[in-house]
Amino acid sequence: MRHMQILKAVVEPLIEQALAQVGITNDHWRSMLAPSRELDQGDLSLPCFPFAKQLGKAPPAIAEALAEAMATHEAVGEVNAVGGYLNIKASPTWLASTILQSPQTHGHPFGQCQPTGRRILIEHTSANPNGPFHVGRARNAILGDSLVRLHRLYGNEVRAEYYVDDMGKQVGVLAWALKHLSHEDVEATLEGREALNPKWKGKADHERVRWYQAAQVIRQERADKEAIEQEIGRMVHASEHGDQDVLDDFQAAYQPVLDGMLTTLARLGINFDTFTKESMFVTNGDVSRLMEQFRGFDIHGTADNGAEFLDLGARGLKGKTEFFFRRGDGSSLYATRDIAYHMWKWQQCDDLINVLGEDHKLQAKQVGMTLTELGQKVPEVMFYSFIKLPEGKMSTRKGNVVFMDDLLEEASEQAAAVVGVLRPDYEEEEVKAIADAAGTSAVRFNIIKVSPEKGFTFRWEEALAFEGGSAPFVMYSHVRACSIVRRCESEGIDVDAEMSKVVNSIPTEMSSGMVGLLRSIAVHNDVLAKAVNDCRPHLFANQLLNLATCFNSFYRDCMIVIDGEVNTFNLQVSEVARRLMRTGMEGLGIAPIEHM
RNA sequence: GGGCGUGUAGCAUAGCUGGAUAAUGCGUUGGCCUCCUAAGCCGAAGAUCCCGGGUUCAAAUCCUGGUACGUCCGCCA
Repeated sequence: MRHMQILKAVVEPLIEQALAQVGITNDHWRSMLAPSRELDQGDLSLPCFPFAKQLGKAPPAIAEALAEAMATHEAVGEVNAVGGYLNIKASPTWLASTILQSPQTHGHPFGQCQPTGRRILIEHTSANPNGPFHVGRARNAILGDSLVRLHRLYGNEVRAEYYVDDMGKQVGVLAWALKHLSHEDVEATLEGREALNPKWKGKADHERVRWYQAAQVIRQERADKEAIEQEIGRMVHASEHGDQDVLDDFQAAYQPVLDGMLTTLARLGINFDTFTKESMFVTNGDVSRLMEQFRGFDIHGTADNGAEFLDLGARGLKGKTEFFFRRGDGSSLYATRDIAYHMWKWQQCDDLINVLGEDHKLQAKQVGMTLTELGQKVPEVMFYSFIKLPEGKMSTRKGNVVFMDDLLEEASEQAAAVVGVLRPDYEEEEVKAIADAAGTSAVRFNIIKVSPEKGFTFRWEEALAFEGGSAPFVMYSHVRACSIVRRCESEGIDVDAEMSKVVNSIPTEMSSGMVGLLRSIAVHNDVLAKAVNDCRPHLFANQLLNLATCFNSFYRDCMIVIDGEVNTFNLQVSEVARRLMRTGMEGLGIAPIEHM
């Protein structure tokens, strides 16, 4: 259902003919034919300024001449020339009948594109399992999951993957703390800091992070800190050489934390298909084989202490060009394992997408260049800028964090307060269900709707905004569409039967609400395609907002049931919009509830 | 110091493969519920698109030089 492309395909030959009549035969104009800015200007516009020179005529005159020369077509409603622009307006009747006759209007996976057969592996989040999810980490998870959902909506076969960092210092510290510190030790060390929120008692990510935090303090302050550092160092070293006992200890330490984090993510509708442990590439020998292979490269180098690197300067990398892949003691580095991981991932998909914070840009560049060196493809990466607090950067260490669990609680509570005022007659249980859906969706949408590279400052009042350009706004439009269906049913109207009717008397005069909605429906899947192919979910968020806004105007202008009589045309358009809203909401992880 | 990113009404953003009067939400402000949910709709006010230079018939958009902020420049992960 990509109607704007259909329109363009219809209009292009007409324009080509008209241009030929006027005396233009080259092809440059094709890229200039673009969607118009304003609805009253038309749907497609062609600026005529570039033709002025070669024709020796003023642009407005050329536009006039083109408008004259344009052949008529059922898809083209109106052609006019305004100030050097040739404006072409689609016939609303044509638009409506194309939309309603589209196979997807009647088929089941409505609003969904055809399966493409492409297998995409999207790796996102992959946060270190050492503490609860905070909103600083949330952008990765929310953007990544939206990408997963949008790719599925588009028809791709997607696997959502979490790379578990199960070795190295962070987990090492956690494991050490859990082994050596008692509950009392921890509380004594953290005295004066914010206590564990009683609400999260029993949730391992919240409980165990206190051990981690206490260890961080002790590593700085305690008298035997050197001995501690040595012990942690030994464990980390063992893990990096694939010592299975140590890795098992580590897993026992982090797994409950990871499970707690995943519980939080699940509340936001974020789930993963597969988890891959970093240590796998050490224990299965991939990493050592890889390091051997690097030795044969002409850009390979060795430092004084035996550490090894690739000199990527020879491949055009600027700045510090030595990319170390092996320490002096022979162990591998994070990036080395990451390369082994990528080679493994490439065996399982057609396209690879990683979601990474902007701090990983250099790292990703190095990994990408090394993959090229290995004859591998380079993954596509979506980078995002960090979420910070008005007071500055979020840091678990400093304690200025907003935990996702707390944010979601707050979101539910505030949403419940709103629902309580707006719907005083609802049962408590009903209010809670609506508030949960609205709250978590609002938090997600608030993050999705801005472009990832933009810096983001977390503000409660924005995260919990329930009107205007928010998730509840979209949800509300969808609910209205649902209530139309309910209304039809209560009037004894068979909606399925109405939907399968062929409307042969599409009105020639339509309200602005109707035309606006048809236009929004027409571009919907074009925007989806762009959002997916360019890795920019916010484009689709904006489209969904636009669709909801247009639906609200349509709702004002077009009654569907009057005195028990149904207007079949209006109902069909409403249903198309409703299902597009529903699938679109699912594509962004907004709860498509039918009542609120 | 070098690389990358960002700078658009009071606030938060969209627009960045050049095209018309710079779009949206919040906030401010005026209207709309005998009618499918007013979490809505219709209107008003509000902009030196960070600054300078350049390319072009045309620049928020491209080039260049500044500037402010973020981020990276471990044999950490």
